Amino acid sequence: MDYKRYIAQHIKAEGVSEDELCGLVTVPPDASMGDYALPCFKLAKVLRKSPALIAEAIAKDYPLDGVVSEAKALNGYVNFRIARGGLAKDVLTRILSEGERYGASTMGEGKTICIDYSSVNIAKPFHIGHLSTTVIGGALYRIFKFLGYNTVGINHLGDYGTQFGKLIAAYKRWGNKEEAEKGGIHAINDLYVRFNEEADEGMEAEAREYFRLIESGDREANELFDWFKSLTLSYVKGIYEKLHITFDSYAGERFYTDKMAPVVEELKEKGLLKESNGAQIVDLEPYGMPPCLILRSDGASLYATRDLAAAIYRKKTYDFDKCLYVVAYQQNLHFKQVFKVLELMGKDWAKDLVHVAYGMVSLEDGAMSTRKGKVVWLEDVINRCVEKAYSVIDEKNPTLENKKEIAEKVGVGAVIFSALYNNKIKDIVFSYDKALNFDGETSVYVQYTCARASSVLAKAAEGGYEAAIPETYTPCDQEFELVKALADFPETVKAAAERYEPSFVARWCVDTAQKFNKFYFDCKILQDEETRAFRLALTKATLSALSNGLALLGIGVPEKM
RNA sequence: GCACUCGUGGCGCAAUUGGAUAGCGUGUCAGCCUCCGACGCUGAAGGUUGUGGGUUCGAUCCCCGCCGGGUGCACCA
Repeated sequence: MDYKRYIAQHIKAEGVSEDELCGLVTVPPDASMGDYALPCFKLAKVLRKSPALIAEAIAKDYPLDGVVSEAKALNGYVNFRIARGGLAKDVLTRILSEGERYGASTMGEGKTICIDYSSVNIAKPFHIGHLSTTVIGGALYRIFKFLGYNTVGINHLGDYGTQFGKLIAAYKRWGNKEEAEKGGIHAINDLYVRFNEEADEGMEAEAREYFRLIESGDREANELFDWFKSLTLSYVKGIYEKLHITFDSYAGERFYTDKMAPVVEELKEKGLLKESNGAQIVDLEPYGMPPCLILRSDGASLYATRDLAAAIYRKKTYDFDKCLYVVAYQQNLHFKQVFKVLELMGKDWAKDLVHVAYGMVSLEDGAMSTRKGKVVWLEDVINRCVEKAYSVIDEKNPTLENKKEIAEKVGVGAVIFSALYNNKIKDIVFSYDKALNFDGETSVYVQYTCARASSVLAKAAEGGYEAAIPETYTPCDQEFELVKALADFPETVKAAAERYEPSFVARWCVDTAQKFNKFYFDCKILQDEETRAFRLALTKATLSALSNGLALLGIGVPEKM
């Protein structure tokens, strides 16, 4: 039940619509005040009375029933108390019957949303800086799917540019097949790094020539490139499997090679293209932005050109209602320019393009630099977190079966969670100290809470105790706080989607786990006969809802750990 | 220089987009395992929300100035 709506429906206030009232209803800062509250300050203008008087009047006239048990005026607010038993019964019934679908919705039915995320570069290993786009994008993908949207995950591969000329030049100079196959993508990246260190004029020219050869369809150059590409894809596939990331399309930059000319033509037709210093640009001066470069003075296309072609292609192919670009805020200006150019081209759907910007990752001693070897590889982070998880489990629970499998869930979960817990715009300073610390507000805490709940449920099963929702039951404070947290989940998921913030879901998980642990300590679940069935139902519902929350983030829930 | 962005207890972060007494984690100190899993729980200390104005019944949130950090600003992606 939507309690805000219910309360709004029953408030008597002349000249104020139900929708307005519903929008005003909030949750008080402290549960001791009430469960919901209506601030009356905005009503003062319409009703021409002081907020305090309005609150008094509304509280007095509010029809109490089995749903709302109290309405009290305080400091210009009306505080409402929900009948605990009713809410608890409502929420638990819903969670236990909906199970994995609790929190899901059909609000997105018939709508398509494209999400461009992760977008790896060919021949570049994953480093810690690639984690955010991958797991934020992956979480948004699942969240929107959960809300009923048709979601299209796109890995916009970085597979175009003179860098691949350099790569081939480096490989031809120093590389060989055996080493590359043995060393994989890291060996290939080493060649590229070396090339950048040692390159002189001649080598640069060589690289440009190789890139030209790729472009002109030269067989050897393309075979090498394709080989690098397949090595990269099989490498990232391993990482994606660990992180539970999937894509529906791997159409990268190269895919748009033959789709840019029509875009340039269209820009020309619409009179948007201008020559400037030999290059073709779209002037964005009237919008306070630097020009958007479309063609270099040598006629070659640019990053923006391909993004224009990609957006148009995606609209044509998927007819999206929204298209998200999960890319670091470094590229704020780039996306603003591209979106503006599309708008100037008369694409009314340009408003549906959203740059989901997130913060950057640096190391304690400054920015990462692949060239200087100052880089933290993602697989190393994952491996170390999994090892740490294993050693903790081995120490605290040595007889546990499937220790490896569980350590994997815990360690990988910690890596994912670290990138999803804070608002995405925040910069992150990576350190192994923090990454390997599983205490406090972490996925490990949430998983531990789940394992604890599972354990109680297992014990109950042994004793033949059943979970049930009694007809009448008045939850105590701890039980009720937990119930309210559980009730918040569907709204939390929606808010996360609306604001493209997976952290809302992550924080909900921690908050709910905290409430469960308080409940767990203060209320013995199995002890008393009168409370046992309800408490088991509450435990079961918590485990179920937390599992849904973590699943949206791509994190698994072990039964034991 | 211009644009965007961030600034909240020692440290890392929240605050339902303008609401009530600014919350949580970590760290420090003090407690809690003959009692459902101590990767946990309870308590204490710790704040002029960078700073100065403004708008408002009300500002961590909105506007302006200043200070500090980050990012970006034409042929890389």
